[in-house]
Amino acid sequence: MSAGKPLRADARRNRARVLEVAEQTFAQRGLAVSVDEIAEKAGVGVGTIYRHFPTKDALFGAIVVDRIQRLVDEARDLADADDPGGAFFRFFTHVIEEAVLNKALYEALSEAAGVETVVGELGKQLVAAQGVLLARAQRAGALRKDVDAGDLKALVTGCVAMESQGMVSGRMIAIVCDGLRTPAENR
Amino acid sequence: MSAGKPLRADARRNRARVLEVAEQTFAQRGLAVSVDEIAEKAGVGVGTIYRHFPTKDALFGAIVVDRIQRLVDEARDLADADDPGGAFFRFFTHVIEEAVLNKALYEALSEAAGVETVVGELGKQLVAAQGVLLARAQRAGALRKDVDAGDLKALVTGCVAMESQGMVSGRMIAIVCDGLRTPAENR
DNA sequence: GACGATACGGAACCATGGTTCCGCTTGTCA
DNA sequence: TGACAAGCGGAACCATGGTTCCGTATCGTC
Repeated sequence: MSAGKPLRADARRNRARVLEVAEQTFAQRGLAVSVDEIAEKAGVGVGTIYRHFPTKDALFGAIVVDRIQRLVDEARDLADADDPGGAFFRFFTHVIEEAVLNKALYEALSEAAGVETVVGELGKQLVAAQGVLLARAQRAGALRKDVDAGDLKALVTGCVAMESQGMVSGRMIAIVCDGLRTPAENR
Repeated sequence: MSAGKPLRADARRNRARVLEVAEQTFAQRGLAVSVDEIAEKAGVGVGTIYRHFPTKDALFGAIVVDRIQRLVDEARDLADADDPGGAFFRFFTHVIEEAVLNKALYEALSEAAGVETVVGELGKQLVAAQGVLLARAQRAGALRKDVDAGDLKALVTGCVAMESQGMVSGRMIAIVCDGLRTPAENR
């Protein structure tokens, strides 16, 4: 995929600049930003963007994929941590915090407006890796048993929605985490 | 506001038909539906819609206001219920269920895409009425103390986002409710 | 039935935003 | 330095969707 021929120096420079600007801008305002705006901020013409990325969604995807990859890696690292419960909650919280700060990531995770294709295979990897942490935490008794990997996506989406409204950081996450812990009378 | 002169028979009929169709369609798909589509489904021309409602947002607002009014009324009714905790959770759950079934309502409550003006004064009334239930439940010890009226909006928004993803009804709400209850070691 | 006011339909208008195209510029390599 | 491929800018194109306009149809009244 990355084969082909080496890019010309100016092309490489422009591509990087576009990615940089797009990353910032998408993170702030999500898919709502226009290609024209990105082009202007990056100091290039729209044509240049379209030479490097066949479509707006492709550009968006290129950026998001990188972020998700990092999350997948992190989840895998935590998969054999000493404290399963702690590992789960730490990761869960981190994903949400990331998504709150990065609207692009949020839209990708919540699959808003036909973004699913963008995430694709990697999205499934994230769900799977998260699922491992989940299962371990449940086995350790740190988490209620009636939550599955699919629910996690919903929970993340919801927490992000909460956090981005109630500007006070972390309170909403804390409430949900409390709800997730195994209650005294187990379950 | 409702003064003016009485509408002609056909006008009254058309207005009702438009409201009916718009209510259904907005509920299903939110602001994403186009005025043209509503016109077609209602069997009228776009011009007719614009005679009755100066703008798309006004039509949207007319529908949403009615729903919110009903919620405000309900909250006020519950304000002197016997069981403050139960009243709070019943209302909280109901608002979410309504919003899940009604995308228009959800968008209005979460103030998506400049809808704030649509809700306006009534939105504040809802927040206030909800706040009364909240305070009573807290005083009764049924609810953690560190949640305020503003948070409720965030919580509702988040729960709706959760519920509409994790198709399994009510599980996400239950988790959040558990998180909201006063934990054993009070707080 | 006739006439004025009211309402209607829907083509036309305008703005926004993604995508394409092509004449010009620039990097690279001999 | 000359030549050619690679890359560039941005006007133009197209689709979508809100809003306006106006010639025509319908209602209500005399």
